[in-house]
Amino acid sequence: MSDSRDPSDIPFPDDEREPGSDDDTPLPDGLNFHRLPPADEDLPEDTREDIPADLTDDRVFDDRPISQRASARQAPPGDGGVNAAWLDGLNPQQREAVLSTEGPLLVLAGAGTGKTRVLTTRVAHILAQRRAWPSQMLVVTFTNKAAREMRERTLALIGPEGEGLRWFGTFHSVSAQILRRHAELAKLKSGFTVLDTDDQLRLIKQILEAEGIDQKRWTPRYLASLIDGWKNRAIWPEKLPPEEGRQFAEGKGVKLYQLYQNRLATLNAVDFGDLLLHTIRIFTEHPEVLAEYHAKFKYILVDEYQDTNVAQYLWLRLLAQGSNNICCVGDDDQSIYGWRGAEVDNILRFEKDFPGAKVIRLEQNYRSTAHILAAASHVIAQNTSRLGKTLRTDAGEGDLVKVRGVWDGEQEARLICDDITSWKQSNRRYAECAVLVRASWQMRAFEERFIVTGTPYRVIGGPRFFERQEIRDALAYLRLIRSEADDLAFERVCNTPKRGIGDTTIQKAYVAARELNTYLTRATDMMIRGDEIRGPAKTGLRRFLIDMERWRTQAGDTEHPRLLEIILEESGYTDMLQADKSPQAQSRLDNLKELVRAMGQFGTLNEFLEHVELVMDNAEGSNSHDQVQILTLHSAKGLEWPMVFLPGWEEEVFPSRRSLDEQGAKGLEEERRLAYVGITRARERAYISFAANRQIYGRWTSVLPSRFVDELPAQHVDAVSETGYVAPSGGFYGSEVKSQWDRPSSTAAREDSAVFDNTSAGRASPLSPLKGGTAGGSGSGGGFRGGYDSPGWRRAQEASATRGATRPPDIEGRAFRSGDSDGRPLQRGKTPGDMLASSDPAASSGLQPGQRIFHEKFGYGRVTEIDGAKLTVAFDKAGVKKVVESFVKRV
DNA sequence: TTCTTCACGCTTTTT
DNA sequence: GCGTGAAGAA
Repeated sequence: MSDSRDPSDIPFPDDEREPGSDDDTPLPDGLNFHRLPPADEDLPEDTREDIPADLTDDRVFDDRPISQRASARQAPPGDGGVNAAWLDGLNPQQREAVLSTEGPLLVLAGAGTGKTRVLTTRVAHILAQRRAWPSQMLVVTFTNKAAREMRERTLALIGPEGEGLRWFGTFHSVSAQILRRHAELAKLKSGFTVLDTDDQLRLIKQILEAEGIDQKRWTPRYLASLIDGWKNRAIWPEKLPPEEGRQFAEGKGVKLYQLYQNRLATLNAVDFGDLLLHTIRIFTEHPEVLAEYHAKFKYILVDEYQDTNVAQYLWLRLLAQGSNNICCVGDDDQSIYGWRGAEVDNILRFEKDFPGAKVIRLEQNYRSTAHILAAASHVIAQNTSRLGKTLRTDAGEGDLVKVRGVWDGEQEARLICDDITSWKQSNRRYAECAVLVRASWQMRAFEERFIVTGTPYRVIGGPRFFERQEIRDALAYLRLIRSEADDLAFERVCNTPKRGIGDTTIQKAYVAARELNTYLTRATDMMIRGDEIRGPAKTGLRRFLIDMERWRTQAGDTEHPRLLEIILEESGYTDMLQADKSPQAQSRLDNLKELVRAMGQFGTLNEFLEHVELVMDNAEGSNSHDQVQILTLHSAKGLEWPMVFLPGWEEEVFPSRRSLDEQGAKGLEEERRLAYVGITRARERAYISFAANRQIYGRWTSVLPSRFVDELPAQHVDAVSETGYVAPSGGFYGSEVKSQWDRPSSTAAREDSAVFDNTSAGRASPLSPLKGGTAGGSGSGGGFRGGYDSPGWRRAQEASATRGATRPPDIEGRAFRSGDSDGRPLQRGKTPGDMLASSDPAASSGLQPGQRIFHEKFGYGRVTEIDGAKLTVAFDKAGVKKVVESFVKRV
């Protein structure tokens, strides 16, 4: 049995020989597998010393703990044929997708059609059939999370034998693995650093500064996004079309791009885009290297193919030229990352790109009820550039998709929160509910409401663990210990905590470093020996260099988690945070503790840093709590909930105005796909809502319902309006409105009442858009951003005109009303500012003077005075008294 | 060097 | 309306 070892335990490239090579001992099932190659010279010393002498030679190549080795050496499950148990639960299309192992294959997997199941079963099937060793499978995804989950699910099918699935990761992590092996071909050393966005930005800033470019007119961020875009399209500086370069600083774009690349090279660093770019270049310029990988990868599987950019496409195509066994799984209708370079075209063109490709559609949906699926399908059907699918479900009709017109974001949040409360009261869980927003500013209204009502919630997304300031600072210290030449790390921490080293000193250091052709650590060392600098800067710098040197020495004989603790202690970083009384400081300290703990899981400091540079994972994983989830539509992809809320379906919010302005029709289609993604997240219930007025960037803005509301199919929708206004055309304005409010007889009566009274008859007939409110410009708070002559406003006017609609009631309309829909009396005010008072925490949460509160920014305090929307609060921190309008939480 | 003041611009997010 | 980031003042 020892011959059935998976060669994947042996470091590449020695494991590329395939099953069936002629010099092999026959296996029990008659297939030929090759013998192991001789001992590998490249293996790190410590791994070898680890091996007990009595083990047979095959274990020499296994660097896993001994406990895991025995199981890994068993033969794969299955008999080389088809594992019936795996296939039993699959529908015919899924089965075909699993079994069509040879040649290019595109699996068009609609939302909720069991895409991951097909992918994992396919991998397991190929392994069980012994068509390839685990190490000969290349499986690429976009996120580390997806890779991890998919790997786990595959292992659950095939067992520990699949542990050799080493080429199972993101485009970037696989590229990094490849690039480390051939770094010299890209003029890099194999220990190169991978810069993240922040480093990238600082580098660009330095270059702009050096080139004397006005950074107000030409922001580093803009150049970074251009460079990113070029890299997404696999364009090197020398290949950059001149007109592209002209987009930045009067034609200096190309030069700056080149300078940036040069700078990366001298730093022995790459950015994320480079990982793919260098790999592609190596493949094209060194056919022998590409051939190695051709021989290696028998099967290639790609997840979320619709999200690939040009570089990723080229990368895949180069690799797929070998075996031609490439299987891409994706859904053109869920391509929502165009703005970061994804090309829907890649998936639309698949059959052309890979001649002889087979296309299999997965159309059986296992997630949503019929109404939900129908609504989503109807909306997405309005897109023109799509391959087209017809989703089916056996889940039954279920509830209609509920569409709600509301007055403003505050009411929207309140109604949604009420729905969630009754859901919870009917013995369901908070965690089964999700609020999906287009932009993160929309989250605030929900958080405020959830805090007031005590509804547990969790915001998903936000700054990731490794991108937080304190974590990046700590990592910079460690990077500087690893390599004293890491100038970016040096600059980041030399004055954190404050050591009196300011911009001037840093500038001097850079000049000196350039003159001496060395890095900052050495340049500053020279400087403090001379008298170019003096005073606090000199003392601070000297202290910093001495500290660094000491830690570097200690690094040799200290456990690396302990080393970080020492650094944080001795540098004064911990003291700095402890002295900081702001509420974030405590969580920063906690994060650092978490970092120290996480480091313990890695053998060496280097290992840890390598991991961190690529795997920027969100370290918060507390799924155990029963909490409502708040997240953006983008981060909702791949997830699902029984109850899904889709608020803010208003023109210019969703579809996003910028998307339309910048991308036109293409942008609109992408926004519509986002709508499709949103609706299809729901298993049982979907609630869509749009407001008449919304506060955007602190300004009251009159908004129109999203065109996507109009596109919803009437027969699958239950439309209710709190405002007396329902989307004026198409959709549920059509003939067969399946809503209890479709009673033409009462239309006339409501024409007058609806605007001012939404308590009883405030639900309009979808057949008859209501008059009322005032046309556009009359309201003080009305108007689109940019005024009534802005493109946005004109567009909205045109849209209204085509749809024969009147404007929704203005904010004034509401001010005259006597009561709100849920019985809470309105404030007397007439202006939006006064309206704000009604949603103000002081009013709605019943705060009293003397009450203890917690403020997001200022921390704990005590209310001293309440005046309308304004709270005067004495904060514990240094006894500051502040007038607070933004949200406070009662303690 | 650090504190204050004004201007700007403001999706979506991974690696 | 708010936070960031760059320029000016102490």
